[in-house]
Amino acid sequence: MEHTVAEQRLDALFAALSDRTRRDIVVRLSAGDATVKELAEHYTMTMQAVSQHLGVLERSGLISRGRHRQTRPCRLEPAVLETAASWIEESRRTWSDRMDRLETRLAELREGEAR
Amino acid sequence: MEHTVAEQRLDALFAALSDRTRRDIVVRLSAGDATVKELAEHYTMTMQAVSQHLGVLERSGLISRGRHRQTRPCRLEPAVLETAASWIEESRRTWSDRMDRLETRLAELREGEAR
DNA sequence: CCCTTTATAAAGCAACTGCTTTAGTACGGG
DNA sequence: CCCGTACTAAAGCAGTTGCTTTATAAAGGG
Repeated sequence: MEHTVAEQRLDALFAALSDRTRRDIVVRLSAGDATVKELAEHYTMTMQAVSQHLGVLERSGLISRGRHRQTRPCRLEPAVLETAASWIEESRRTWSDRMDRLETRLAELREGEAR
Repeated sequence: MEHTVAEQRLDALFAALSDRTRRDIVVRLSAGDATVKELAEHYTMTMQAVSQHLGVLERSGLISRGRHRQTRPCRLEPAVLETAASWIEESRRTWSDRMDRLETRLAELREGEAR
């Protein structure tokens, strides 16, 4: 098993998505940018806690934060979501290729029996 | 933010995928079923540790385990991977819809200026 | 009927998470 | 120039994770 930078990125990415609050934040940001305060209004936890979640999302590359007056507007970076999607798709593809081969093999066997 | 069963499934699913060893196991199983011992041979950790990882994967629904003689053959359940992929795809779609609307709006503005 | 093989259970431990509280920083309004 | 608003930093704490070691179970093989 390799220990590459890409693997570390996937660690952080899937870990970031494994928290319900963070997934909810991602969904909100997919509908438009928002400040920490605006996001925090939707949750029962403190703004500090939300800020920490945003730190996790930023470190995973899923969001970026700018500066505007006193606020730090958060923006989704959907390219990184693509990284996770392709990993999943790759596994699914390998699996279905194998299933196809199994089916072909079974068809050959049936044909052999019929003769 | 809702607190549904679906959300809990996603928690477990993304958490399961956030570990490099478990992702590697998923990749191996996508190429074919394997026993605990066979999987453990590829890692430096003990078979017990691998067995625990398999427990996490099974609880997330990503794999199932049968029985054959003394072994517990592990099998990938790719339908659950689909669950994660659709969540990601949904967020990406919302985002790109918004981008499309922004572009349309910008085009309208440019047209207005040109007149 | 033991002995080996394959696997899980349980306990213990360091490291990490998610959250809180308390402090501190930075920016802008009046 | 202070004051309020928006945010981050740091410390502390309960709960979880990833791994180890030790112990136990279950299924054959000779």
